[in-house]
Amino acid sequence: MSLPKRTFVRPPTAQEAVLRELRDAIISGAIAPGTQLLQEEVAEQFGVSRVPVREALRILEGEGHLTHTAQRGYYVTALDIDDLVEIYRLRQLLESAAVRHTAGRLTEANLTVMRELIEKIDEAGAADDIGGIARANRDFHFVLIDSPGQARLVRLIHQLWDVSSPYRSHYFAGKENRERLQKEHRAILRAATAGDTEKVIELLDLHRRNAIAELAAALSEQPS
Amino acid sequence: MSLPKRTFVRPPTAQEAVLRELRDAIISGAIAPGTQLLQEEVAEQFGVSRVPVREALRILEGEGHLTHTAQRGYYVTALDIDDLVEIYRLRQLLESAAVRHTAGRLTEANLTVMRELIEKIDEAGAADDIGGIARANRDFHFVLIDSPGQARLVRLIHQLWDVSSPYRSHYFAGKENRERLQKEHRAILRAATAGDTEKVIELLDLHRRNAIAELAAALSEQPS
DNA sequence: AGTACGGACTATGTATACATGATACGTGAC
DNA sequence: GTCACGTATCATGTATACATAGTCCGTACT
Repeated sequence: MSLPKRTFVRPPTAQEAVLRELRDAIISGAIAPGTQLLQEEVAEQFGVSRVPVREALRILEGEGHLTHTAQRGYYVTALDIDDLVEIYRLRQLLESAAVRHTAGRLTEANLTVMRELIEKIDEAGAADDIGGIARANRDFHFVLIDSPGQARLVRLIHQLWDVSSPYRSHYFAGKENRERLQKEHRAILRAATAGDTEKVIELLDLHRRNAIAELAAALSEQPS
Repeated sequence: MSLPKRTFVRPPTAQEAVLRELRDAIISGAIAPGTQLLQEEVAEQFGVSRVPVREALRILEGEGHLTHTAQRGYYVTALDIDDLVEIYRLRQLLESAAVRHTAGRLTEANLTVMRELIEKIDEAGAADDIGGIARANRDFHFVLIDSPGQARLVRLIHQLWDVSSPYRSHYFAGKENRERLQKEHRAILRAATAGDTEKVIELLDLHRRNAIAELAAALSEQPS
């Protein structure tokens, strides 16, 4: 049983397919916050009936991506500044704990991956590939966060990243933002390489504060 | 428009009704962890079709109460010791932050409520009303946790309480446990009344450590 | 005897059809 | 002209019916 290794994802259940696609669309910002999702439209778009669509919508609601009112429908969750601030505060709390648990166990391989991801961000930036930046950036951070024995914690952090993701994309669009971002990433990598966990945490705090400051500024300009 | 005030909860949508009932049953431990839930059985039990049942199940899955595998069905989530330890660790992290935000703003009314809830626990204890203890205990703690401006944080903490709830019930069954619990509650109330936030947090940490130690002991006896 | 194949059964997944509740617009009365 | 009521329309909520995947058990073959 050794076929050529290939990532083979057979079309899962229809719910799951719809779920993935919709989640991607929301996280990437392709569907703007505040948009109403009509079950029938979504169903037609994916060529399935409304039943699997409804279940996917429920899951997305649970994840915080959608807001639902009975008999009123689903809307892509729109966040205000206060929400974003709370999310970043929670991230600070949870990520600090996660990093404190993980950073001591970083392998040489982990560090190499981080180095490569920094380059990937540069490349994606040069190509103006916002989605690519977002993915590489996320991967970079989760090298520091993800470690066995704290699956729940990691999952919570993932969700916080997800719900704030559509707003973060704006951040990556600005060239000055990207430059500062990368400068900070390199500093974080240096501290991680040196094994200075508390320094890493401190730099991450700064990293987040800079980001939320930008987000707040951007959001107050066009209060949707 | 002033009819006699009555808590009028008209039967909401079927999904929601099923959702509430099932969630209660799981949280209270009426449905044991590990149990498989068959869609048809649940549907029949509530007198609805499988469609609203499926949606309720999906939501419960998102909340962590159920575990789902495609084509295999839903099972009430069973936790092992490691899970419980992680949950309590997360509670410590999140509740400390929440209390730090709330404790300074406690009103006289809040303190009175806490005092009454301690008595309520005593009464429920005398009547061997485990469910009553659980509810009053939970309310007591959330007086210290719930305050405006941190809705997300509070929601996360609620979920952590919920998923570990069926296991906590065992804890309330032991008389020695209840006595220690109340002693700790009174100490917490005293510190809160004195306005000593850090002391409150410290006592809560101890409170949790005692609980998880008992839970771990109980769980290792009958590893399900 | 052990294993492998195949078929029947069961529960889940999906589609279609119907019911119900909500919103919007128009009409009438004050 | 404004407000209130009623009705039409549409999206959501629910039920029934069908399709499909997974499991279990029996049989046949090695």
